[in-house]
Parts: sequence; C-alpha cells; structure tokens
Amino acid sequence: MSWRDLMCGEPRPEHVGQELTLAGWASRRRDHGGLVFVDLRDRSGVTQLVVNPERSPEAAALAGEIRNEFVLQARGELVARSPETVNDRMPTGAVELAVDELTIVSRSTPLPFQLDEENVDETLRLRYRWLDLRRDKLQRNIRLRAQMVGIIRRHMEAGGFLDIQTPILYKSTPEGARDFVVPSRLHKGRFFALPQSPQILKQLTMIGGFDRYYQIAICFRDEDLRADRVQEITQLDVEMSFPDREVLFASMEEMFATIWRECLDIEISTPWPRLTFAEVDRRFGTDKPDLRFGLELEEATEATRGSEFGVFASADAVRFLRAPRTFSRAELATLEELAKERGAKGLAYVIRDESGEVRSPIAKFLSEAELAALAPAPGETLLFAADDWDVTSRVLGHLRLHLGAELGLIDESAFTFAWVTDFPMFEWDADDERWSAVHHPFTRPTDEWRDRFPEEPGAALANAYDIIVNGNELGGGSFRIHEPDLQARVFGLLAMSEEEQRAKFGFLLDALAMGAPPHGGIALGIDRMTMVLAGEPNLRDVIAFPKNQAGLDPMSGAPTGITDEQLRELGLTVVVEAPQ
RNA sequence: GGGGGCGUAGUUCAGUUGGUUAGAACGCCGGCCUGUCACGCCGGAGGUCGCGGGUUCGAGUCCCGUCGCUCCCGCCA
Repeated sequence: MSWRDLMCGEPRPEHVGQELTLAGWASRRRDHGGLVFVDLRDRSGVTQLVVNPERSPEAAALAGEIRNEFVLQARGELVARSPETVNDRMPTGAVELAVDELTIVSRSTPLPFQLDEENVDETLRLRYRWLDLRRDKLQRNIRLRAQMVGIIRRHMEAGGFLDIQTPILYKSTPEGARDFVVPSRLHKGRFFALPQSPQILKQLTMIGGFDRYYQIAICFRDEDLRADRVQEITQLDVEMSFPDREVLFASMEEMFATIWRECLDIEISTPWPRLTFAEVDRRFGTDKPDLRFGLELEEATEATRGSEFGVFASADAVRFLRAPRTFSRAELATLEELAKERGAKGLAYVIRDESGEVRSPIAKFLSEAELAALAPAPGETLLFAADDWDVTSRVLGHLRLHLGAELGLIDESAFTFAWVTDFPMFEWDADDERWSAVHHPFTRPTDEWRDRFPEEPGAALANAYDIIVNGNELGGGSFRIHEPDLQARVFGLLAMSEEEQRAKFGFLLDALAMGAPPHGGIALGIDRMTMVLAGEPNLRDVIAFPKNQAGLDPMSGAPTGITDEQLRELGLTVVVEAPQ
C-alpha cells in the first residue's frame, strides 16, 4: 500500500468514488459522540475525514484518541458532501473522506502553544520552531522563499552564470563589520574568519577565467541585531568580467520582474528609474528612499541665511518638509521626539491654518521675505531641521517616512523599484581620523575620478549602485578596481601602510598584477527580498531557523560553552565565565 | 554600550484609588452528543503574578535593584 494517494489539499469532486489513502496532521477534531470529523492537514492543505461507527467501528474507536497534531493515515472512499454540508471556505469543501481504516501513525504531547494563536511570544515560537513552521504564515513564507530562489537560479543559469562555491573558513579582514572567528586545531593560536561576503573570492574567480559567476552565499557579521538584521544572511552574489552596466541592470530588472510575476502575479515596470545618491539625499534624506509617495525635502538654507532666528542663520543647512495638514501641540511634540531621536536639537515649525493665520514659535524671527520664500499654503505645516547637512538628511528623512505612514500617503500595494547610483567613494571617519570606504575598498571610482580621487576624497564618486524598493535596500554592487596600482592608491588613501596592504590583501594585489580583466557585480539580500515579497516586517519570519535578537538560538541553546578537552585541543583559554 | 515597551494559568490576555479565595477565552482532563467545520453542552484540574529587596496592617498593583524578551539608537566597509 502506498503511503498516500493524494496530498490533503488535493481531493476534488472529480476524485469522488475513488478509494484513497491520505496522511497528515490532525489539525482539529470535532467529536460528535457518534460521528467524528477530523481536519487532516499537510503542506498542501486540509481535507475533512468523516469517521462513522456504522462504516468502521474500529476507526471510530480509535478516533476518540486523536488529539491535535497527531499524525494520521486514513484509507476510505472520497465522497461528495450533501449540498447543505458543503464548506465554501475550503478548497476541498465539496468532498470528504469516508474513513474505512484509520491509523494513528504518531502521537503528540499537548502543544506549548496553539498553531492558530496570533501574537505568541517569539521566544516560545523559536524554542519550538518545528511547530511554528507548521503554521500557515511560516509555511507560506518559507515556500515563497524557496520558489524565489528557484527562479533566481534558473535566471542566473540562463544568463550563463556559473555557480561556484567559495569557502566558509577564510581569512579575517578586520575592516568593516566584526568577524566571526573559528579557532584552528591544527594551527593553534590561528583563526579562520567566516566570510562577511565572498567579495575578494568572487573577484578572483574573474581573474581565474570564469567570466560569469554567481553563488547563493551565506555571509556572517558579528554585529547587533534588529527586526530587519540578522548575523548570518543569505545573499545572491554575482560577478561578471568586462561588465556592461546596461546588461547587468537589465538582467537584474528581468530577474525581479520574473520573481514578482511568478510569485505574486504582479507586473513590475522596467526599466527602473535611476537616481544618483546626491539626488536622493537631497530629495529624500536617505540613500534608500521610499518612492511610493512624495513629501520631498525642501531647502531654505539660502533663504534664511540672514534670518534673525540665529539657529537658522548659523546652520550649515536649513531644510524642511511641507506636510499637507496642520498638527496639534501633542502631535508636534511627538514629531519633535522622533527628530531628537535622530540627532536633531529641536524641531521648528510653521503652521498656516485654513484661515491663513500663521502659527509658529519662530514666526516673530522670520521676516516677510523669508516667510514668502517658504510659502506655506493654508492647511500646511512646515517642519524644519537646521544642522549640518547629514543631520538634516537623517532627521527629515526619518520624519518623512513617519509622516508618509501616518498621513496615509503610501500605496501599500505598490512596489516601486529604483537604482541609486554614483555613491561617494569615501567618508570621513571622525573617530579614527581617516577616510573609510563607503561601499568597500575594491570599488572603482567613476572614470571622472579615476586619477584625481586623492585630491578631493570627500567628493569622489564611485561606480557603485544599489537596488531599492519601498524604502528597503535589497542589495548593491559596483565595478571593481582591476589595476594593482589603482588598488594600492585606494588602500593608501584609507591609511593602510604598504606592509598592511601586503599582509591583508597581498594575494589580491598579486592577482591583479597577473592579467585581471575589468569586472563588476552585485550582491542581493535573499532574506530581505523574501521579506519584501512576503510583506513581512520581521526578517526572522522568512528564515526557517533564525536566532533571536540577542543572537541566541532558544531551540538548541547555541552558542554554548565547550569542554575543557576541546579547549585544550584548540589551545584556547576562556577568561569569561559563561552564564547558565 | 545606551534608550523605550513588555513580563499574571500550557497559550493569548483582563485585573479599578493598594483590600475577601487572582479571572476570561482557547488548550488540557472526565462525561454527553450522528453533519460538524473556531462544533455544542456539563463538570474538573491547572498560578512562586519573571526573580530579589523595600514601603505598608495589607502589594499582581507603589518604590529600588536584577534577569529575560522585544523595538529603536550606536554599530552593521
């Protein structure tokens, strides 16, 4: 006898009259004393079993023992339900299995939480993840992810990209995020690092002659977590030799269009808009703007240069949002809190109410000319940030998102993709008093800046790009440096001595010196893509076995201590006592 | 490293200005029930109110500390 003839979600009227065996979990039992109904569930759906003592006394006797999440196998005849008992809410609601033979394959202890309960404490869900995974939402998310990965692989293979694996045990490059390190038993006192990205290795595959590479790679970063950030992320890593930006962009756009079409039945329009970093920073105050709504930042630095309001007159930048309504005192206080959270010292505002009256604590400082330049229309509120440019971007960019949601400006059904290009090469690290790479130190400057980036590092632009959608960054990439002298100059600007360059990246410089083709690529976050695709606010709900926000696994207890014997073998001493 | 929120039955929650024996729903256990589909009805068990200390005649409730989770800031080339 076969294990089952159909999945639980499959029986339809055309199967009526067939003898079938179904197997799955008892998601619900309704015991009428005589008749017993069981909702039998597997990954495909649910079919109702009817156990009738007149049809099978043995099955009826056993049915009384069924509890939630028992695994059952049932053989019987698929019958049509009488019209008044058809359940329109389920796909299999017109039929049911009249059970002749029932087997309790596997029993379950009472569950720590119910599978149809919402808002169950996440720690509990993670501890019993095998149960959590049976819930509809997790089933849907994990399946969606697998479907998406399948599409990605087919797309990359069709484009001639070769799937090449790179090592998980690799070299620590303490630049950027903190490394996860792994001690070496064979070489005591030495450590591998888990890759933060296969960046250098994929460049080496180009130098190694595979001119199109892709990999679905796991990358590790030992940093604190967030709802949308975990320590091990899965990314689609792509690299090509003799790269053509149009080819790469078009390929990615087509891939996303296919994913959205096949997974959501949604057509996304291509090609996507391309915006420079300078433009999105100016208009939206962020490098990953949500383009589903307007409410763009406006600038008043010049208009208020001579203002009697000292804060405006002396600030590097005075910028504002023009919100299409008025706010109460309490609402303004909330907005000011949000602004201060992002580093603002305060939040000045100008309200012109419907009657044309201007209400503002700073109105008395503003001249007629200044007010005229700002031009608040009746029913509008202007919200100001005055500080250095980056602070005004951060504050107003954040307020813009808050107001977009609050004022209902966002079309929740829309997916607005875009490319952001021309990122700065470098940013000044005030703590370390040196330049650091915005993207990574292998990123190529634009042709315009190729030879003169050291003259004005803060203004130099990189040939780098990000994919954004609805305020999320899904990934980014760049063209890389393939000339050893240019690479050494960039390392040099990053305050890396020649010895340091040799120690950390000597092998890359050597490789670049032996016939490196021009190359470039992109990396996309699979987890975040799934999150956007599934409409999930929490990254952990699109990962089968995630860790919690503290980076712990409540299911297995990892990370755990290791035995003294293991420590001895590794040549390690632990100086911190692990808590119980 | 810092800030906000939460912590009461197996689960999700309620619990008034501090006041009798801490409640509800679901789940669990027992019983009844042949057309339910969140089945229904009757009965029952189940609590160190996260933990420690304090104030008080009296603390789930107020105060202090601590632990855990979660969200955010820093951090994440």
